[in-house]
Amino acid sequence: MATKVLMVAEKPSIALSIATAVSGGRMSTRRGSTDVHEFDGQFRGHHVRYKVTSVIGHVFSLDFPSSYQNWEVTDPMDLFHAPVLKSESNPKAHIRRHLYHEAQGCTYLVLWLDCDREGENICYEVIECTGIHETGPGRRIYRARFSSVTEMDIFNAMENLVGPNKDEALAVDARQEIDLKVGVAFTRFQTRYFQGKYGNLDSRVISYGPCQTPTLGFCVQRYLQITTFKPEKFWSLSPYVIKDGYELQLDWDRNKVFDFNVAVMFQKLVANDGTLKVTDISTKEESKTRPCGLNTVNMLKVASSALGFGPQMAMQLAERLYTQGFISYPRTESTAYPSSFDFRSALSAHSSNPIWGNDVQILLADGFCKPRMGSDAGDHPPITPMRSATEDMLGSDAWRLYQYICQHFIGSVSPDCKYTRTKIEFTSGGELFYCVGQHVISKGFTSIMPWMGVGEKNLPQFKNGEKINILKVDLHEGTTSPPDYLSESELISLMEKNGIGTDASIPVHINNICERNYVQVNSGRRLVPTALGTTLIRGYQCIDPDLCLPDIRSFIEQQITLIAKGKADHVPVVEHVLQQFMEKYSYFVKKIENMDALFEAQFSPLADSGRLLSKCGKCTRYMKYISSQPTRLYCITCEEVYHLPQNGTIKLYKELACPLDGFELLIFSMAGPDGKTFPLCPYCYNSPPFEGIDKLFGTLKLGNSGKIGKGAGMPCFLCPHPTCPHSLITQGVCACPECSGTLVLDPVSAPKWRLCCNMCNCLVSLPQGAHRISTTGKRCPECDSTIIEVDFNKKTTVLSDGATLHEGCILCDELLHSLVEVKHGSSFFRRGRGRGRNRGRGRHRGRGRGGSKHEDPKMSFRDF
DNA sequence: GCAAGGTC
Repeated sequence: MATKVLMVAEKPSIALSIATAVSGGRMSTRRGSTDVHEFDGQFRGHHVRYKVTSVIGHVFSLDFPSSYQNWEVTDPMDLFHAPVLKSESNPKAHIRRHLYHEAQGCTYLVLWLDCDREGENICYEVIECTGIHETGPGRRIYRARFSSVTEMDIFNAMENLVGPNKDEALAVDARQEIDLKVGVAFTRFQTRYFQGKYGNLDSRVISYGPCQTPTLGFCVQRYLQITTFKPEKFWSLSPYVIKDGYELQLDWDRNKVFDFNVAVMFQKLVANDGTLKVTDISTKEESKTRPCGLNTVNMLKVASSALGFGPQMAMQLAERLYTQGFISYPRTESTAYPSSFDFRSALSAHSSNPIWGNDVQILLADGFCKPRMGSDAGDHPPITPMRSATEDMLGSDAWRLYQYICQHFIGSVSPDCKYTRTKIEFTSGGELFYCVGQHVISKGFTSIMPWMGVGEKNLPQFKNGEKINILKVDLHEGTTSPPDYLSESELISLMEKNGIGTDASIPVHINNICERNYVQVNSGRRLVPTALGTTLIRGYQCIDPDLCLPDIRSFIEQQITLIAKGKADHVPVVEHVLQQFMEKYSYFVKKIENMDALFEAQFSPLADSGRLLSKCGKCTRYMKYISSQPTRLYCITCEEVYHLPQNGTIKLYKELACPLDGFELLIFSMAGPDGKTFPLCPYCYNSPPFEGIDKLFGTLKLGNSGKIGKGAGMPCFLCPHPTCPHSLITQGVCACPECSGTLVLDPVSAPKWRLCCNMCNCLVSLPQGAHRISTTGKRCPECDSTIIEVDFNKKTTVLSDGATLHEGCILCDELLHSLVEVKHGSSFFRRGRGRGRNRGRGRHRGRGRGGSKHEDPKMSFRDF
């Protein structure tokens, strides 16, 4: 059997390019989580079978274990010392399983991840998934180093394989741990503190992050410049002359003065002189240079300032253009093309374009230039159009972005713009004046990028030494004005300059500070901080200004660079950095009242917000419903906040109280036309009814993205698990097998699941260890009892008799019978646990077990 | 409900 080589790229498209280049296009493709391309070839002198596949970015992401996930229970300070876990970023894609499977039987692993630190880190994620170790018998792991996915680069990389760089990978591990711990600790503390006090912050979460907070800092800094700006009056002199029939206004060499009397003095001097003498005429040929290649950040800046697209939107459009094959990869730092880049064919693709085809043909005929020298970050080539397109092929928005990318590319290979600049200098009354004229010699790239064009300005003919009569001398009065709010494009520049975020993450950070209600995007895409945004930054400034300065990011970068360069070990660096942030955190917590004073001046206390909605189970008074983000309940008497599910509406639920704690039940309707509704108890929603609920059911995650409702089936809000038997109760469809009463959960039985009938008090055990329990809405045809559906995890599916249980009637199904146990006289109501209006409803009405199908004492309940 | 970084 031939030796096998597994090659793994960072994304499917690169795997395809590599496979195409190495196989010469002769390969077969298997579709999977990510495609696998297979072919035969030579590898280091051996005949081998190649398999080329890819990941989709990072395979794993870092998080805290579930025991640290409860905000109410975990002290954020503990997070700094908490263990961290790597788990699959997108479990549904099964990348780990895919890599493991494909690596079976492979002797060699070649890693084709992007050549940056993140790529190096993904190398080790891939190695871990494959299970291939250098120590294994004769197995080898290689790293391909390439800066573009051209055929030549791929062959070069294949010829010069090296090993992966563990230090660089560890630097990324360090960054992940630091960002996670610092961000989450500060965020949880701030959120709980301020949301527990104020009712109109209008933000789901008061987040902190080493990238997002300095980003907000830039916006607030400009805002403060504007609000603290003191306008000043100034004056400036403008002499007018008439030459060759043209009236010409001259500029003053002093530009402006801030003293009225001084300005009047200069005006008199010039007026008294009455003439201007030409002292110098200079004409120089100038050129405006063509642009270099387009990178992501520059594209985003133009998209924001000229096209009016926010960074998030611009990236979405660019990604679509990329996946449809119209442009090259849109996430790149480089503005320099690789030396091998084929400009002629890239340009030729546009020679028949209806709009710029002519310009392209002229360039191809007269000779084009290489773009101005840019910088090569070693990642991807600049953003380049790959195919010609027209507006109807793309749709208006994508077209405008595509058009700019094409204009930029064609401009970058066009000649520079040449023009002459003439400056004429004058003197009068001892003061200097001048005027400037411009004449374009050749438009060059500005004919395809007209907004960059040099304006034509003609001057009359003057002679050196010539004296001209002054028509009049105006004294203009003006007032200095504050700068405008920070434009999104300026913010992108600042972030890039200060190393905040990457080409891919800059749009995310900007989006975050908008979504969290820290800034608003105004007309002209200018970012105006909200009261919340300014109060936060002013708060950091008065407790610890470091927290919102861009240096906080560069400090982390600089520390982890020590790891990347092999100058320090991973563990002590992480410990050292975390130690410093821990000290900052505890100082921040200690001084939070300084920040709170600013909040107090700006926001309303919870007690003054919202409207009365439902009764508290502790003090039996009405609690307030706070309708601004995040919606929550506040009990004024107990001074307690109860979180609620978001993005929906909340109403009282039939004035029923929770049998567990007496809090009035609510009904939550998810947003949207066909939003589902769920009852919930505010107390249980915040404190799971008993400990160990997560152990019983595994991690408490709702839905795909952690959001309620998405793919989560039928969540129950009495406890955080989406499919706990609570849902059986609140839907009121699960009838007691004994008396047709409604079954409710018996908390005394915890951690075992049992249902308790509210009429007869009998207890019904449910199968333990079930993966999912839910009602089907169906009724048993024989006994009319509710049919419940019980799913077991694959591993625990098989019962002792070898059968697999999926669906069964609570009364008739034989398999389910063996799991059901009915007990009498053990209601939690009588043990004093029930409160509120349900108390007393627990009267004993059971008919006993005589005649019941559940009499068989052997029919005892089984744990799985 | 939380960070920042990949990519879809």
